[in-house]
Amino acid sequence: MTSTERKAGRPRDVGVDAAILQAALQVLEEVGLGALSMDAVAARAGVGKATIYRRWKSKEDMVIDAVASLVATAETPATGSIHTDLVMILKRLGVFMSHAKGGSVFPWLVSEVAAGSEVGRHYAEAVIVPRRRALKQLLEAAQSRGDLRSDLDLEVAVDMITGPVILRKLFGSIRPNDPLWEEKLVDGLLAGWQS
Amino acid sequence: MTSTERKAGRPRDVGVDAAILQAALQVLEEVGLGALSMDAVAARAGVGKATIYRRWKSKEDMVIDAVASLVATAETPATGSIHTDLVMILKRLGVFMSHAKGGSVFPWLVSEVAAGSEVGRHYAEAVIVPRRRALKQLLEAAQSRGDLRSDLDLEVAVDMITGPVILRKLFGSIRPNDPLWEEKLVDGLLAGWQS
Amino acid sequence: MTSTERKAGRPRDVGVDAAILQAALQVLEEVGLGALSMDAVAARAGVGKATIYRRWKSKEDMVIDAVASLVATAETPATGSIHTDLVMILKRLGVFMSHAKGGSVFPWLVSEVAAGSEVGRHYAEAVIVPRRRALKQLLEAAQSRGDLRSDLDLEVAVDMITGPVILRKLFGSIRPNDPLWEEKLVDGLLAGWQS
Amino acid sequence: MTSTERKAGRPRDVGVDAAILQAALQVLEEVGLGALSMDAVAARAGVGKATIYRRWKSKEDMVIDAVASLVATAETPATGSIHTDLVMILKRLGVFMSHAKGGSVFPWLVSEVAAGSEVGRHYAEAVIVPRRRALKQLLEAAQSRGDLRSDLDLEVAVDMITGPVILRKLFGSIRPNDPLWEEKLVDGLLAGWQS
DNA sequence: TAGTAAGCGAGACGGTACGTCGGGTCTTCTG
DNA sequence: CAGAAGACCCGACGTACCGTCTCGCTTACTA
Repeated sequence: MTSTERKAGRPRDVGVDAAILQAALQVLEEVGLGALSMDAVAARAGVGKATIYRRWKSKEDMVIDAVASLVATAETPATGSIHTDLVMILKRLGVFMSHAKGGSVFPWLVSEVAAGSEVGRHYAEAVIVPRRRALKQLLEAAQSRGDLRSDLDLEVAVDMITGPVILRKLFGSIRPNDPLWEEKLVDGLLAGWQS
Repeated sequence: MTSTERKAGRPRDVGVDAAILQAALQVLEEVGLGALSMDAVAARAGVGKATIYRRWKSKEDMVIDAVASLVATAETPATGSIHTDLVMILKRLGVFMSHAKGGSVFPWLVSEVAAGSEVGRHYAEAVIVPRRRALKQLLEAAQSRGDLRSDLDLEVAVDMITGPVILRKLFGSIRPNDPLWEEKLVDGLLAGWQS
Repeated sequence: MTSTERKAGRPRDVGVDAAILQAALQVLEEVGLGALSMDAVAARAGVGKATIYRRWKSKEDMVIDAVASLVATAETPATGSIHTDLVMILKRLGVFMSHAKGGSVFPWLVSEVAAGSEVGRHYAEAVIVPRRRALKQLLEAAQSRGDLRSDLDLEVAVDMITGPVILRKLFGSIRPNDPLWEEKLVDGLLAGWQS
Repeated sequence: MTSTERKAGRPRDVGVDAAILQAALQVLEEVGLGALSMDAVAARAGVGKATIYRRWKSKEDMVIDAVASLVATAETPATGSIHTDLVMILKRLGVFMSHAKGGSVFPWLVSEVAAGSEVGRHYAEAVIVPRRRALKQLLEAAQSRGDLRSDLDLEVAVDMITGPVILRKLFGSIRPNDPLWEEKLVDGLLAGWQS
C-alpha cells in the first residue's frame, strides 16, 4: 500500500505542481533551456522558490518532469504490415521530438543521457527504454511471422531504425529536408531485412 | 594582406594559447562540462581571464577549440570495397566520439547543433558537414562502380550509416554492447543496398 | 465582565503557554537573541507555529513575555536609612539584569526602548517606569525626613543612581570589576546630597 | 610598514567604499536598522553584493564602519575648571549619541557591546574605551590639582558621569526632559566630590 | 448524547534576504 | 602593447525564516 502513507500537516497543493510545470514550459519556450532560471519560473508561477525545491531537488529534475508532462504514452501500432508499422512509428517519434515546447529540450535530454547523469538515467528509463522495448517486440512479431529474416539481429535493427530518426532531429538544421524521408528509410532497411 | 598586418607592441605569446586549451581540457575531464568555469581554467593555466577573452569571445568558443584540438583530420579510406570502407569509417567515428577527453563534450556539442546556436553552427560546419560530404562522395563512387543500387538516395543512406553510430554513442549506457556491431550494421545496410 | 467571555470550542491549553515560553528561553540561551527563530522555538516546544502566533502577534511580543516571566516583582525596601536602601536597590537591580537567562536579553530590550518600538514601550511601561517611580518615592521620603537636601532634583537623582548601574551591566565586559562598587557609588552620591 | 603591501591586480576603487557607506547610511535612515538589507544597500550604491562582502565580512561590520564615518574624533577639553570641562563633555556625548543618522544605531551598538559580540568588542575598543580613558585622565588632572577629593575612586567616578548620560539617551523617551539636566548632574556630582 | 467550534501538531504556502559563485568587462602594474 | 592579477556589475543559486494558511485530529462546552 504505497498510496496510503500517513498525512501529517497541510498537504501539498496539487494545483501548484501544475502551475510550476506550466510556468517552466513557458519560460523554456521563451528564453531557452540555458537561460532558464528558477527565479523566473517561481515568479511566473506566482510561487516561492522553496515551494519548487520542496518538490524537485534540482532545476534539472523539474525540467524533466515538465517535459515528461508533454510526452504522450507510447502506443505500438500493429497493423500486421511491418512496413506500415515502421513508417507510423517513425513519424510518431518525429512528432514527439518536434513538439513545440518539449522539442527544444530533447537535445539537452539526449546529452544528459549520454553523460550518464542522474537526470539522464531517469529519462532513459522512463522514456527511451520502454520505446525501444516496444519496437523490438514489434520486430520480433514480424520475425516470427516470417516477415523479417530469421538471422537479423533485432537489437542492431532497433539501432538502425531509431538512429537515423534521432540524427535527423538533432542535425536537421544542417541537412536537406525530404518529405519522403521516412518511406525511403524504411524501404532501404526492409530491402535488406526481408526474403 | 591578411598575414602581414602591422605589429605594434608586444606580440601575443602563442604558448599561452596552448596552455589555455590544455588547461581547459584538464578541467573538462575533472569536473565535467557543466561545472567548467573560466576562473578555474584561468587559474589552471596561470593566466588572467582577460587573456582568454582576448582570444575567444565566450566560454563555449573556447571549449570548441579545445575539443577541436583533439580531432584528427578526417581521411576518407578508399580500399575499393564499400564494405571495408564503411566498417572502417564507422570504427573511426566511434573512436573519435569516445575520445577520453573530447568524448564527454560530444553530446553537448550535439545539443548545441540541435539548438542551432552559434557554437553549434560553427561546429557543424567545421566537423560534421565535411565528414558527411566525404562519406557521400565515397558512396557516390561506389554507386558509379555499380556496388550500390542506382536508385539509392545517398542522402538518406548517409543518415542510415551515421544515425546508428551516433545513437550508439549517445545511448550507449542504456544499450547492450556488441563487439560485432559495426559488421552487423554494415551487413544489414548493404544487404538491401546491393544488387 | 472581562473574565467570563463566551467559550465556544476547545479552550486553550495553558500548559502550552508555559512550554512555549520555556522553549523560547532555552533557545535564547543557546543561540542568542539574534539567531532565535520561531521554527526553533516551535520545534523545541513540540508545538505548531500557529499555536504560538495564536498567543502572541510577533516574535518580539513572545520574547517579551518570556523574559517577563523571569522578572521578580519590584519591592521597595524601607529600612529608614537611605544609604542602606540604595545599596540594596542597586544590588537587586544588578541581580535582575544579570539573571542567567533574562540577562542576555536585557541589552536588547534596552535598545528596543531606545528605538521607541512597540516592544520597547511595552517593556518600559511594565518594568522600567514602575521601578523609577518606586525609587523616586523612596528618595522623596528621605527628602521629607531631611536625609537629603531639599533642593535636590529627584528626577536627576534617579538618573544618577540607575545610570551607572545600567552602564555597568551594559559595558561590564570592558570595565574593571570592583566588589565594593555599589558602596562607593552610594557614598559618592550621598556625599553631595546630604546636609 | 602596513601601508605599502604588494599590489597585484586592479586596486580597490576607494570611491566605491564611500558610495557603499553613504548608501548604507541612507538606507539606515529610511528603513531603520532592523530592515536594512544588503540587497538594498548594494542597489542604492550601484554596486554588486560581492563588492560589499569583499570589504566587510558581515552586514554588521559594514554598518559599524558606516556609523563610525560619522563620529567626530574625541577631543578632551581642558579649561582648568573641572565643572566646565564636565558639562562640555556631557553635552558633546549627548550630541554624538543623538546624531541624526548614527544616533539610531547607538542603542544597537550598546547591545552588541553588552552581548560581547565581535562587533561589540570592535566598537568598544575603537570608541568607548578611548573616551573613558580621556575622561579619567581629565579627572586625574583635577584630582592632582586638588579640585577633587584625593580618596575619590576615579573608575567609579567615570561610571557616575557617563552612566546617567547613556541612560538619558537610551531611556530618553520615557523620561521628562530637562534643559538644565547637565548642570544639575555635574552640580550633584561635584557637591560630593569636592572639599 | 450529539453537535459544534475552537485548539492543536504538522507542515505547505508566497515572500524577502541571505551569502556565494560565476560570467564577461575593466583597470592597475610589470615586463 | 601583452599579460597576470584581481576588482567590478550583474544575476542566479539554493537555504533559512517570516507570518499565514490549511489539513485531520482532539477536546470541551452547548443543546
